[in-house]
Amino acid sequence: MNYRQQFAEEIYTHLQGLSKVEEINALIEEPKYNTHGDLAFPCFTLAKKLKKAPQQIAKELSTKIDASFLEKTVAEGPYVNGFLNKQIVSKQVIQRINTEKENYGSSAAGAGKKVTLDFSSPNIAKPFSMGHLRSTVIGNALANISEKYGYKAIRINHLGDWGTQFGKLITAYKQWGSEEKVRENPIKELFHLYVMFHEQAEKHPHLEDEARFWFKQLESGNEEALQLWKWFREESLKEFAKIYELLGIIFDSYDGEAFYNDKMDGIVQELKDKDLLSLSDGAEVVNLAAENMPPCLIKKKDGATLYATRDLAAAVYRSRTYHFEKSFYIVGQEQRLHFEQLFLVLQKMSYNWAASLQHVPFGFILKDGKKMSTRKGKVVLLEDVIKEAIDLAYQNIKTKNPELENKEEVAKMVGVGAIIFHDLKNERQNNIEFNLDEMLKFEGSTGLYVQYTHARACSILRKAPAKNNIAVSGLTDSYSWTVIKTLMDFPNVIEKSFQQAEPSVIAKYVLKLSQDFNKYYGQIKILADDTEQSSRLALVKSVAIVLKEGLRLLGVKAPEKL
RNA sequence: GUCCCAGUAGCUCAGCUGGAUAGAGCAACAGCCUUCUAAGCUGUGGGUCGCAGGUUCGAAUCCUGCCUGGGACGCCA
Repeated sequence: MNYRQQFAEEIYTHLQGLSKVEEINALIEEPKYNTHGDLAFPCFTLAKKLKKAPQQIAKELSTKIDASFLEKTVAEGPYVNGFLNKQIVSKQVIQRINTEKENYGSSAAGAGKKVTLDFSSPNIAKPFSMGHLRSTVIGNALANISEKYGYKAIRINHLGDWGTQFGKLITAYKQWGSEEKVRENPIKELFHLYVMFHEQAEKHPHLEDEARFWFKQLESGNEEALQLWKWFREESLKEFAKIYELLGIIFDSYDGEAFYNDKMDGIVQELKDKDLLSLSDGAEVVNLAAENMPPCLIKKKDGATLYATRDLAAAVYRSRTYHFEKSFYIVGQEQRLHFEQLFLVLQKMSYNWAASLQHVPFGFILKDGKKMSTRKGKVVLLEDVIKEAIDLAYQNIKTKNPELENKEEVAKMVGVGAIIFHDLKNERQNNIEFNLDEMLKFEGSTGLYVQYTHARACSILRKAPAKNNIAVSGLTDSYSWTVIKTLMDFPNVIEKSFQQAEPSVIAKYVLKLSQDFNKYYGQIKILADDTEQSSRLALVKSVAIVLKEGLRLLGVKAPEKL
């Protein structure tokens, strides 16, 4: 089924050991234009070895090559272009997908090994913003992709439930808060207090000291502080649960920063024992000057810990608990330096697994070209956006398909899918300008386009005659061939997206497959009653399987009717 | 000031481990529903690949410098 490899081997047999099979394989490319065939071998590098013109080499090679999976081989300038046998290849591809079904594209590469993924990780007492959405959907997709690649994925929601922010919150609550208001609308009121703190702290700097005091109290187990913290945390978690329910995301662990509270002394002690700590302006740091990096702050001058300390404790704990092969941190690119420091410190602590940690950074969601600031209260709430998307999807369904039975359910799949897909379709490093209209578009390169295509395929399959499965004979027209070639690519796409920790690779793939299929659909009468009907239906079935599976990996549902 | 990321069609982006003629979607214009879901399809127009050098048979892709935008650079996370 790996025709590229077969092509490489075929070429190899005619080169008398001039080049290794792997080297040939690496050179083989897919021609840009389909008039150039399906596989191309450029002869430039051979030209040097043979001291012959590449055009001449291509000519000679093309006449020698002869394999059943190839229809013909043509020399085109310095290239040897191979044309696959459409009949044989399409039959194999269609049969394989219909046999393997949703397991098509799965790999055993990660079998028996674990990956941990740290993602979503919202801050308690702050609303779930658009910024957290990115970490959440990218992380979830990467977890699915890891599983597709054979790994066991462990999804960790490293809640921001500890830190100086709670000192600020407690300070603000004691100053201006009321229990009643918080009970009524927890997140909103807590966030209001948080924003208010920052406003007031600009005028009254002593508030910052008070916040530090309260966080210190919290860390040393002050009962009043602890009670407030617990309450804030519970209320926030209830709100987050709604979002995850809407997005259809589950976690294996909600162990956040507070969970590591009792593991901090151990880490600090360990750093001391390994002689890595030094004092600097009253704070305890790991000096990284030798690595050309600013020092990593471990303890503040008041003795309270910092997030680097907690991340160190978390990494060690996860390594011991899960014995991961790889550990991903899906966190914004602004924390790049932090993770470089973190990984370096772990290396200095002589943990050999430090090399398997990987920061997966992503770009910002910008507002008017600038980063959104939580502290100033400038956030767009994810829940509002999702609700708007679902509502808009519902309106569309009502006008476009009033007959549809389960409109609410489908509207949810479409609305949520639109938001997830919009986030995942571009490279994660890119910054995104927040634009609701853009997110809620239901035409062009969108999640809905893919869902629609899938529903179309399903619709045809429903209308297919209930004949017993007649043997698939393969298809040779150019429209099917384009679809077949894209279908063939799916396993490579999975691998690429895993290797690059890049869900957009899959998003782009399902768009391409949808596009190919829609062109096919527009040209070929699939249900025509002729000898190739069963082959066409098997092709449609293959497309439906792969689209659904591709969307599933991204975290998007694929309704059968739209 | 140092470091990181980005700059490709009017807009949003692919293409970047070097390869043949730089591609999609949106927007604009012109078409296609008595025939499988028109949320679709077909066609037209639209490009100094930020700028300048360099490496190479060959550069949007690699290297250097510069310009522009965003971000990070010790007691926030």
